[in-house]
Amino acid sequence: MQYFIDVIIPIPLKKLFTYSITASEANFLKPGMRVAVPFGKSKIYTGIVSKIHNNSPTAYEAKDIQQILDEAPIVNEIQLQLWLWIANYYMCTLGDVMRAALPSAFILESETVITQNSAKPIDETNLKDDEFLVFEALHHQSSLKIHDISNILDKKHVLSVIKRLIEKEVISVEEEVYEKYKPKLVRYVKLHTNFSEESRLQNLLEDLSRAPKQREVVLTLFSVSAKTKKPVKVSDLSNESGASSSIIKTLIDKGILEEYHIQTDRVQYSGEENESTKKLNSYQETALTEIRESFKKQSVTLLHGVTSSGKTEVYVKLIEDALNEGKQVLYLLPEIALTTQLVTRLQNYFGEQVAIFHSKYSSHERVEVWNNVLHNSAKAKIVLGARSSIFLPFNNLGLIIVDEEHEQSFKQFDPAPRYHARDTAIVLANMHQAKILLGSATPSLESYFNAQQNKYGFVEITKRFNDVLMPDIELVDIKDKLKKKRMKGHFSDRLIEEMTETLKGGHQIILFQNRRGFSPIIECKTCGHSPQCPNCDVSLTYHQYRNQLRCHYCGYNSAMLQDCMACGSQDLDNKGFGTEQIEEEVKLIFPDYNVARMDLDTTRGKYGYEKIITALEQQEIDILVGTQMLTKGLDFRNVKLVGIMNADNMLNFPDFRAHERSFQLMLQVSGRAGRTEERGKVLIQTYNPYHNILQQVSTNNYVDMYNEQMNDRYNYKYPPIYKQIKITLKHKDFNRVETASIWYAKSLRQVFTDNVLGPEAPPIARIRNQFHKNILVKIPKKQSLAKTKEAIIKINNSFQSIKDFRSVKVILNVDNF
DNA sequence: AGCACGCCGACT
DNA sequence: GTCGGCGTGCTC
Repeated sequence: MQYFIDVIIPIPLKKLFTYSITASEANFLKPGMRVAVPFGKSKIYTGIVSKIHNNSPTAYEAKDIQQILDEAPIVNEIQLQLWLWIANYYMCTLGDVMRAALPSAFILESETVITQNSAKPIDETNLKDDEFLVFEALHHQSSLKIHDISNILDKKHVLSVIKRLIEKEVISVEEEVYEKYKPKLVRYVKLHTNFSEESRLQNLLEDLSRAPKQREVVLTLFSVSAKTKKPVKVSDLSNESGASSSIIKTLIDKGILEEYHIQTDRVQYSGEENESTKKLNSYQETALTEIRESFKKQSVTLLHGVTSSGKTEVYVKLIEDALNEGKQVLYLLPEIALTTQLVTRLQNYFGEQVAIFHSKYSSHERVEVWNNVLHNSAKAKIVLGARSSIFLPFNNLGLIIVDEEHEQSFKQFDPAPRYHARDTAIVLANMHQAKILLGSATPSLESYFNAQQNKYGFVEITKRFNDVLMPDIELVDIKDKLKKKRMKGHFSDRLIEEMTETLKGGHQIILFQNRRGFSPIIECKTCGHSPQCPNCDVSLTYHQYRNQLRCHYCGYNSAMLQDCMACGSQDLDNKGFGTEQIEEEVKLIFPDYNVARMDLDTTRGKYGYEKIITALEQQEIDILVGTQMLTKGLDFRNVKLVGIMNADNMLNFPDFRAHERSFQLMLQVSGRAGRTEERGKVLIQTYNPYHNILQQVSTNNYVDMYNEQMNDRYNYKYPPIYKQIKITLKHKDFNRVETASIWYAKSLRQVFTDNVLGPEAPPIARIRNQFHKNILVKIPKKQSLAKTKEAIIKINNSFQSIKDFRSVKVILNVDNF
């Protein structure tokens, strides 16, 4: 009987690869274990065993595996199932999923190592210059990597040189595989066993009487180990005795002390004892009961709780429930929110049981969290993580919480798999038969829609914690203020008034300016109107190179207008303004106060973000100017005023979700105001105070917003009514993408008729010298998603078989929002 | 994705 | 003449 395994390789290839194994290997291997396999001419890859079987491949001879890398599976069955779901649903390969799912330290890669072939005497005169250089280098270093040779010869392509050297039998090459993950070892010391007898110890101390420092170290070691009754770390001994590490080393070298290592975790929680969880107020209590009730019937529940309503406390109670059942908990939240107070809060409640997982962690730290989750260790009962934490090897998941459920950042955009962590988490929860709670103050339309359709359970908290009132939101008409000359730069008199008052009262201010304001949208200076697309509910974008106004969704275009369509004014403007400009202006208007800015540029460093947050908490900052970052779950007690500098540029963003997002963003920012006793104030400056979204924001009317937006989504066939798949074509040659995308769209239209939009050039048509074209496929609810994808894949295959199109990169993005 | 093979321009 | 540009095909 022959044995084979199907292996997932971390490269974007559709197929699995079959390798031949021995009977004993077949007996040992299980799905989810890693194997090192030869691939292609000279590469070794890490693969994950997906299946063990006896079906000999017919078309080719299966290679043998190189080695087995694990004692036990590092990926469990449920994960493999989830990977498959992701690959299918998001139309990518299992290899893509594997790359995203495993900490990179698990994926070993081989490197070619070059050594001198000493078996044969070398005739140096026979070597060319570059060959000789390599030969020379091998006299100094026993082995070289490809990379080293590149450096030595100072050129990129060195393979030909290496090949010639192999022919001349000067060198030999082999593939070396590295285990990237090394457990962190901590050095400990103890007295050498030679001195365990009393008499010998006496002698030792006498011998050391002429080396007082060494004697001191030995005595300290005694006292420390007597006190703690635990192994003594080298670092502790050094600290306690005040001896340098060289003294300790001397003692080790002399054989007086013995050194040993113990494996330890890099990430260690060193906090106080757990705080007992807070008592809930009556609203929270009701919500909690309702959620528990809802979980009995439905696995997914949406919690809509206004900002500052204390959703976290409710989560904490639910986490306790799950822990009491002995289950694991996954708490998902957007990346930036992970660096804040919330983490500390949960650690205060649950102490060591909380593990954190996000992109700032090193690869080694991730492996440790991974292993703790895999072994269901007490250190990782609760995982607090960003979107990629859905890939951790949970085996006993009881609850998933998706906090700030509406956040876009749960969707991965660039490398495949282009998955949405919230949606994938729902699938994951079902696989574990776990409960999942989506929480937000401003739920995404799709989640709210699902709740309305009774697909999800639904629970609300409408009151803020401590009965603090929702902030008072005032709309300021800058069009009017401009006319009356009451603007100072970007500041209206109202805003300056409120700011002055707030500062006098010793409170803090947040000014919000969305960065995206730089997009070149035409805006009338007189009435603030910006031209809209007649077919879609989006603003037209000005394209200078053709002096055209265009819609990026349906392809509509018109010549640039000379005067405003609404009021006839010729004073059209396409200027955007950003946080920097605001910061400058504030400094001029309020020179006596501390102003800081928080955006991508100021938070770039490792602790940049924390620094600003801490400064704000410590009230070292009076006025903080910032972008969307401000919205992420921060809780500043002393902020009383929030100013939104210009609401219009968000609303005019060319995207079918612009209105929904603006609403979410503005309410989230507003939520930063007045979190303690005093009622907060929010000023929203706009050219168009009668815009429905602004009215809905000012009255905090989510339901109105929802109904109105859903109406648009029905009319224009957008999600959540229709599903959509975006197809992006990229190529460095403009004409080639042009023809390719027309061909692609035409083929799609043959199947999906008018549910295909495009091809259309995205706002930024060229990125890194690649021209982009987008095609959008809209999928009605009753159309089978699986069949749709099959059809797209079929078209994609025909596309790839056309020689001229093969070099065009195709990106399929399912639920591209 | 990598990487080899193979075929054409611009340089020591 | 070679070096190296990238189009094409393949990986169990």
